Amino acid sequence: MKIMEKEKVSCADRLFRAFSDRTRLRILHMLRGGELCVCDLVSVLNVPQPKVSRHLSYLRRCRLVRVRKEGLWCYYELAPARNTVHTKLLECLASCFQDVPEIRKDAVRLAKVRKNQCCE
Amino acid sequence: MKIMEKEKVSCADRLFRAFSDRTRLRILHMLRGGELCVCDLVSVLNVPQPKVSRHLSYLRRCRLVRVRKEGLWCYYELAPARNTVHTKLLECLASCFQDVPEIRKDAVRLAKVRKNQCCE
DNA sequence: GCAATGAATTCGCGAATGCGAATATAATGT
DNA sequence: ACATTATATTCGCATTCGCGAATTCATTGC
Repeated sequence: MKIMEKEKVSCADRLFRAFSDRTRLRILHMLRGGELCVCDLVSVLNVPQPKVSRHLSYLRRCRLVRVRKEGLWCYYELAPARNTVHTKLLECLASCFQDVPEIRKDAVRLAKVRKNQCCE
Repeated sequence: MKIMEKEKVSCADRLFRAFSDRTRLRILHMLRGGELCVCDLVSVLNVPQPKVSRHLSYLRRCRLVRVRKEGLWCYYELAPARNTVHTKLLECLASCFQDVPEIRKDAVRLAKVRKNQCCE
């Protein structure tokens, strides 16, 4: 019972913490437009692949994203909100970072990638 | 210029991180009902005073709270939102934690404290 | 000046975090 | 079987975090 209380709050804790990293914010923001494979994330973010994978692992653990495997590729997408905090954070993602230059640039690069279908 | 980009995002980072700690969430939630002095926070949270002060210091640094000094007492209150992320987080505070047992209990204890005026 | 009270800071520690570099795993094509 | 490609994990390290314990600072009243 004590543990459940702790769980309940610390679950929110983890979501907030997940949002408290620049790379993860960039990833989450990119996924708003639909699923992406890791190599697309890597090429748009322009950071080492293991770094991206590590952050994706973090996001998976707190269930902010889901994976779909298909052949060699792993496609990540935003997970549907499971509670009020999660919902609010997704709203935040949708409305709070449009004017951040770094994120805007990601969007531009991403548009090109999406136009070419998957990672090529 | 590069620095400003970093600033802009990392500012949001800090807000999310501020929300990623249980004690800080409890404090922020308590302050929704209006300003409180440190000793009231200490008595309701039932944690050591230095711990509360440390978290208040953190919240001050990222400008989530403001202080008013009056004699021996320091009264803390929520700072007005300065941007969209801040606004969303305050909304979250208002709507997401009502059903967390720990926070609910804080509210009960806090009601008693508020009834007795300030910290006595 | 001095004691008392409210609040902030310092110190030392263990745990968590983020990173680059290297390596491992898994699926595919030949 | 083997090379290739996409992704994940491990390792070692520096940094940050949160904590309790002790101390310091600031204001008030005597």
